[in-house]
Amino acid sequence: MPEPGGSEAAAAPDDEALLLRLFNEIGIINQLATNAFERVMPHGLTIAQFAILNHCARLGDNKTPAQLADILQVTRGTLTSTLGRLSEKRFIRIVPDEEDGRSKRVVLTAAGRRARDAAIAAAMPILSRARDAMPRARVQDLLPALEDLRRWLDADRTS
Amino acid sequence: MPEPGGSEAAAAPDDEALLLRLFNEIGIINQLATNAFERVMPHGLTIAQFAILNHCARLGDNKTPAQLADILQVTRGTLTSTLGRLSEKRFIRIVPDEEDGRSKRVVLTAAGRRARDAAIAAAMPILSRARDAMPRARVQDLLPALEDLRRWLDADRTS
DNA sequence: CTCCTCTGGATTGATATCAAACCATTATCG
DNA sequence: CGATAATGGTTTGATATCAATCCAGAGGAG
Repeated sequence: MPEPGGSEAAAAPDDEALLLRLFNEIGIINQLATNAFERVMPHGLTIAQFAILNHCARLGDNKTPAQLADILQVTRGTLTSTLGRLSEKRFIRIVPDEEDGRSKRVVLTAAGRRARDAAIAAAMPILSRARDAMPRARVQDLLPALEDLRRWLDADRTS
Repeated sequence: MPEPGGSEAAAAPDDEALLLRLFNEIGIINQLATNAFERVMPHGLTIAQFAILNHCARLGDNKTPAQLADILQVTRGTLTSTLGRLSEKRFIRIVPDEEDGRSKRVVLTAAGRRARDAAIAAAMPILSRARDAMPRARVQDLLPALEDLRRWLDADRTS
């Protein structure tokens, strides 16, 4: 998703133009990174699919689709689709929620956990190479600012 | 496109885990920002469509689709599709290249230029609000590092 | 000049994404 | 209790994106 601005800013007050460049860079980085990771992922996993497996493996499964959609910042419709694909691959199981007839629960299978581990292993070479361009100290400088920006966007979205 | 990692890192050497978080943040920011911009764009313009109009307006039109695809970092197939939509909206015209029978040229129309200006005007309120979370100085700190990362990803991609 | 290759575009099929509309179930309120 | 509202999931239709494939025109090697 290439973001606004060919690579420079537009006819706008200086501060806004700078922000436009920021969003532009972020868009290009996201596109390049997504592509780089998906090309090495096992089982044809996409980043969206991996994100679900990784969340379940690290922070616990047995969540409802609605909870996962909130966490991953996608609509429920989007999640329905991706969960369906993971289910076909037998990486998760979707079981009805006993307490709430509307709801379901997402359960990680053993194969799903293995796929997630394999995906992380496959991504390692990219990350190791990336360290040359982005040494630890630099990432630590970047992260807090980006987290602030993300939080602001998230808050501004709903307001 | 939510990026790797629920929001934390994975079972990996520390530096790689940090980088994973970086890509994760960037993915979420991109998703939120794309959404925020597209909701206010006039004429149902998408970011991809705006990027083409903006490039033509700022850096000159009359380029071939192949050149634009390289500049915008998308495949030619993707560009074919988006150019088709812009053409339907009468924001560009696609004319045959006189010198090369295979090639075409993308020309910005007057309506296209107006749509691009209107899109920038529509994005201004978002950018102005964003300045609160991201003051000028902070953006200036971020940009060089992100540009480095983008350049590295671009170089690593082709190698 | 003729073949063979390269390059420019278009097409196809898959995935992700959103908004909007939809149905089922639960929760709330009068 | 019964009607209304809120919530959980799904579906549909649009767009963007990629890889792979395909065709047509241009360029080079004999």
